[in-house]
Amino acid sequence: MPAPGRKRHDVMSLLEVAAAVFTERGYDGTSMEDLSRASGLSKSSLYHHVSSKEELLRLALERALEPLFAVTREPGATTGRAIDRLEHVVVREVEVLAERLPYVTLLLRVHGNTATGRWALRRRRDFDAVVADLVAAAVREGDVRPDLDAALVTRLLFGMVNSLVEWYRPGRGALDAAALGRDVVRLAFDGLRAAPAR
Amino acid sequence: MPAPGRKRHDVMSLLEVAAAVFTERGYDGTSMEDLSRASGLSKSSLYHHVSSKEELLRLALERALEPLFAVTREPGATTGRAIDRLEHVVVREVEVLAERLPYVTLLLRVHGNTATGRWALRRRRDFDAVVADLVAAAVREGDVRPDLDAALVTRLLFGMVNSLVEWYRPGRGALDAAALGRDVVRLAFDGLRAAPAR
DNA sequence: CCACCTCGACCGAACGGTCGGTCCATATCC
DNA sequence: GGATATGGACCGACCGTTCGGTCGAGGTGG
Repeated sequence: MPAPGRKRHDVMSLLEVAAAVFTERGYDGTSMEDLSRASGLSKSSLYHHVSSKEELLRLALERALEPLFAVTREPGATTGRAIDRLEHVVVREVEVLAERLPYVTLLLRVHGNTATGRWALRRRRDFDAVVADLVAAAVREGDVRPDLDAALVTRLLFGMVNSLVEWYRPGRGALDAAALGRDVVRLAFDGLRAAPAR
Repeated sequence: MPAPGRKRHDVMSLLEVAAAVFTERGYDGTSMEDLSRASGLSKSSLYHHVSSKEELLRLALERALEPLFAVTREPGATTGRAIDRLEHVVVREVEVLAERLPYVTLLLRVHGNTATGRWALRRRRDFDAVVADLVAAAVREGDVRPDLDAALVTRLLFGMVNSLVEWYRPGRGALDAAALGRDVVRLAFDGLRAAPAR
């Protein structure tokens, strides 16, 4: 077992800093000098840990994409009625989003500007397709209203979930991710209208 | 009436080009040379029409903010039951979003990187506050479910509506904005669950 | 125990290139 | 001919990246 390392900067801690700064100022709006200042390393030292600014982006995006795809492989997402699988994916996605907030935020804001950006957009489309299939199956099983287009429902549902990154900040006092996920499901599945008093 | 002018470029047409390119590559990721190429003007000629890249951003953001605030002043948004006012604002916002798509997209992606960006974020918060008041009033009037926090409902509702900019493209064959607005309201107000057969 | 060596972490300086923006001469309209 | 519109040449600042070299902890031989 290795003794407690004395290294003060590893790739992971650098990645945390980078994701935070990228999120705040945008990838294109962040210079390597910004990252240097935020990490306490000189600009040139950054290149001792990563080979380029774009690699930093790629690593950060992987930290978001990996757990998102993992959700789609969980038992709760692959067995049972489609609407229950859909609910599971939504709740778990909210949890991943909370746990990996800076990385998921970055993922949702990426453009097709660089090769890495285009790769991330492709992966996002793959993920969306999985969910779209789930919604379509739930419509066929009679659990999701058939009067709205399934693709539209998918997009709006995930627009709602993804918008969490714009304001959700975990921490003491904040709604925890599991409770938040339940609230999101309640609103999305049952609507905001008060139950009619009848 | 002016004769058919030979001027090929005015500020508005330049603004259209700029908004499109900004949306595609991001504001920071767009160089003035990119705008030069896209508009057919030389880089220096751009400065004959606008004083800076940032002014171009400001003008574009105004084209989004002005009609959005106008919606909140319409009679349908100021009289009647709160839930009906809320529905009116949602439907009209979808229409504005469709009509001013590139500008609204830009508004929703702005960071606090520049002074103009921070100004836009402030205006967005003002707009959100108006809607938050509407939701809170509808809760008090008993038309919106009281078991979810009104601020949460506001944020999720507008997260859903705003996500339209990520995929909606008007044009032949596409759902028109009014019909889309109605569908958004139906999903948000009544939920995606099929009505229980009883 | 200590002189020697290795090696990963780190930095200051500078590279070629691109950035937003300026200057001034020219072309085109009324 | 004067206001309007345009473009080529150019500027200083800053960009991402590279390079030569320093530093100090840990291993090794005597």
